[in-house]
Amino acid sequence: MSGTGDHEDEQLRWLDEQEKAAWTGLISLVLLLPAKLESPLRQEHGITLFEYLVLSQLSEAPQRKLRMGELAFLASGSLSRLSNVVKRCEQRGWIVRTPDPADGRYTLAELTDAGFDIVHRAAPTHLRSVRRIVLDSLNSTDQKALVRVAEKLRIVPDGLG
Amino acid sequence: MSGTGDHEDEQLRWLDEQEKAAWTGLISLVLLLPAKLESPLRQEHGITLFEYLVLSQLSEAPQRKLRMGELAFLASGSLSRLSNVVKRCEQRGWIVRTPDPADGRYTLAELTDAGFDIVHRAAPTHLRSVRRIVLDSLNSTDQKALVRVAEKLRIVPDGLG
DNA sequence: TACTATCACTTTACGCGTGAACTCATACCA
DNA sequence: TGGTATGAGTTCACGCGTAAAGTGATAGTA
Repeated sequence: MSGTGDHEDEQLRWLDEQEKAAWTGLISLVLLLPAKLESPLRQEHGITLFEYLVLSQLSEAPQRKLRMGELAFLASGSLSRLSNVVKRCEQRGWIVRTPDPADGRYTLAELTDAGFDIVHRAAPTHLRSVRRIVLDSLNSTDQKALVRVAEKLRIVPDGLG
Repeated sequence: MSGTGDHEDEQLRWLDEQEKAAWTGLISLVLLLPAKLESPLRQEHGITLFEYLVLSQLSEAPQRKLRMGELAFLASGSLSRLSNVVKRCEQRGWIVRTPDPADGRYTLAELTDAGFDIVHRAAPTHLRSVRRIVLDSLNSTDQKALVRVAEKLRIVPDGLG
């Protein structure tokens, strides 16, 4: 069958000018944005971007509680990464973990009051960064395009999805 | 002056639905893409994504030579990060560093033949990933939008720009 | 009831990135 | 000529992320 060969050829076709531009733009974005967004959170509140996302997702969840796996998905991280981060947050008194009474294989992460406090304090910092670094420069068309692209790529954390 | 206050208010306005969707999409992208793109390079060639970008930029430069600062900019990394990576590449025989004869403050990084070899071998792997994970899912409009967004955000490595 | 498979995490060793402090070379200026 | 400032790059200690192996609970099966 020649289909496989053609498929390989197609995948190895070199990038044309527009493809290369799109690729270059995307890679500089994904390599540089996280650090820019994290810096203010670190300076002002001593937390990482991923920690903020984890705490923030919990704060918006029903009863401020989520299973680890779902939290990992929502915060765009692997389960392993989340486990380490939640351990550190637990040591700082922001999260407590309990086995899910409905099924002992699951673990529930729950935000404490102290955890809620720090999200509450860090949120304005984060919001300012997001506007200043990202949203202020983008019009409605750009924003819609971003949503579309993210949906089309639909990237999912390591063992999940 | 009330201008500053208004500016603060504006920055702290909560995200509307579309802004939040754009933001969510972007963050999952920047958090998850690097790992997806790096994995094949690591498995098949034992190099990181950033190492590939560094070697690749050098391979396309005149005389396969660039100043560290410019290389950092082109590879979307900080000078510190680049310095560490170039040191490791030098130990593996892929890059050599020499002071710029024109101005001793600059350092020139030059790709060796062995360095060129590994870029050459890794390029198809990388190209396949880029197509499979990113470009295959995007049409021309999406690609143009990405270019536009990246240009508007114009994010630049740490001490540079 | 046991035995195996699967699933949801958790742990650990290792490597990488970061920011701060440092080195060294050139530019500027008295 | 000296003396300071600037700018490029390097180094180091520290903390985080990763993959792989490990744990412990439930589901499936004989």
